[in-house]
Amino acid sequence: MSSPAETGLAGRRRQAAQNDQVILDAAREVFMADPKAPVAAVAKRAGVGISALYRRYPGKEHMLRKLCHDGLRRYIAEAEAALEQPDAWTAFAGFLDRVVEADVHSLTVHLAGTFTPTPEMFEDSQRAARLARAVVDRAREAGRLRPDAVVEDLGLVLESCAAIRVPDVERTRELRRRVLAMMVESLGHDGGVELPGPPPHSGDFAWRWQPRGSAED
Amino acid sequence: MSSPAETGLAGRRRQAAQNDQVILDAAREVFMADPKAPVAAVAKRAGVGISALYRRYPGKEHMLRKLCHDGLRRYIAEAEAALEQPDAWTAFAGFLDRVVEADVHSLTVHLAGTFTPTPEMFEDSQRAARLARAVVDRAREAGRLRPDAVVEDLGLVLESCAAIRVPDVERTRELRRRVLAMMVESLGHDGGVELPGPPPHSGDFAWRWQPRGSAED
DNA sequence: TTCGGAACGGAACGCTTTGTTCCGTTTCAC
DNA sequence: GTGAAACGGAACAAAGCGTTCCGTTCCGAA
Repeated sequence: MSSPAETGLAGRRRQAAQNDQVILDAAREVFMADPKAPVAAVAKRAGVGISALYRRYPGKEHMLRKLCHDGLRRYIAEAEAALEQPDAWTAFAGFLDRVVEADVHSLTVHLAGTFTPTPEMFEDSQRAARLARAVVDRAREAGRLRPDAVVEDLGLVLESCAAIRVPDVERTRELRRRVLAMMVESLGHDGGVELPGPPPHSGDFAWRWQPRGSAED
Repeated sequence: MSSPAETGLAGRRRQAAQNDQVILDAAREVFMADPKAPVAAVAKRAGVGISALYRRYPGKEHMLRKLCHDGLRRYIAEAEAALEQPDAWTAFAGFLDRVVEADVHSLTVHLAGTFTPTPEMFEDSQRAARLARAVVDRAREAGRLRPDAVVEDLGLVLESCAAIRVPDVERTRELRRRVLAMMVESLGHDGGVELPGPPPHSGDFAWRWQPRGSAED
């Protein structure tokens, strides 16, 4: 418990502390690729037995909750970091870059519905929305964001990038960067025609956090 | 068989002919929403029993194959129609519009891997790739497409649009139009910075048509 | 060296889901 | 009136999965 990675633990106790991280990483990789992956897949990826997982988490749902919450916190951290940036547009674009890079979207949105969220997660999600709005507003007020773009367009952008997935991880990163570049360019360039349709609103994405989403993956 | 919808069939025979279409539509809707949906869900959506499905298709895999092949044919038809268009850029943008509108991408790519493709489908997929290249090349030669865009960027665009999905069908259409507008604008506007990373190549998407894709949804 | 227990691997269990089959029933054409 | 096409849906068997449980290994204190 008490910072076991730092203290010079040896032997079995140390390996257990290492496994904490190994298992967490494996869970992230596996569940990011397929939110409905079996628990056994995580154990296999981590190179451990199933009992090593159940020693650390009461059940599958707790693992998913933890991963999702971690992703949400990462999102918040990146947004806060962006608000520290002096240049509004660099902050905006960089924020999206880092969120896409960390694949936070898969960690949060795609895992939603596979577990019942905690009140704390709900608060954090609201906090995240508030911060994102601040990042977007700042870019708009700086005159760098096209006027017809709204905060919820971030959801569209992130969803689009998260959809890009090929077997090779590094290749996936490159292709996502390309897609993100296209959309950011469009969001920044205020020329051409207006973006079509009613812009997205928060309700468009709220359904993911409903208690029971049935047939969706 | 012999054009039963045209001949004035009545009674049971006629209802059966109607059910052909009803079942096909239901299957498309259900499997587009979730490629791994159970067969019973299709029957329920169509308002028929399970036996009505198995009378028409030898098994689930045949349904998926038919839906996928239909989508591929639709793609080919839209590409051919685009090549008839006099204006190269209108053809390019309109092609993407219609392919996204018909949700062909979900019908083909997202269903791939859930069945073993036939040789005929392989040929058609090559034909589709050839036609898409023609549409893109024409737009580029007309000077309307940014030079650093490649044919395979279509895959990125379609994947991005297909990823947008909310419970309401019409809303999904609107939001996809918005995303598509962003990306098309970026593809058409040759200003700003160059698109990052090595551009996608055909191999990046070929894996979907491999015999056995394991952990993916 | 001994020994208690922490950590672990993985088989086993029970439950759910799902593709497919089968049978009794309805309905039309002849 | 009768045979067959079409159908609805229960029934069945196989597979997948979360969770538990038991025997084993190995560290660390005595």
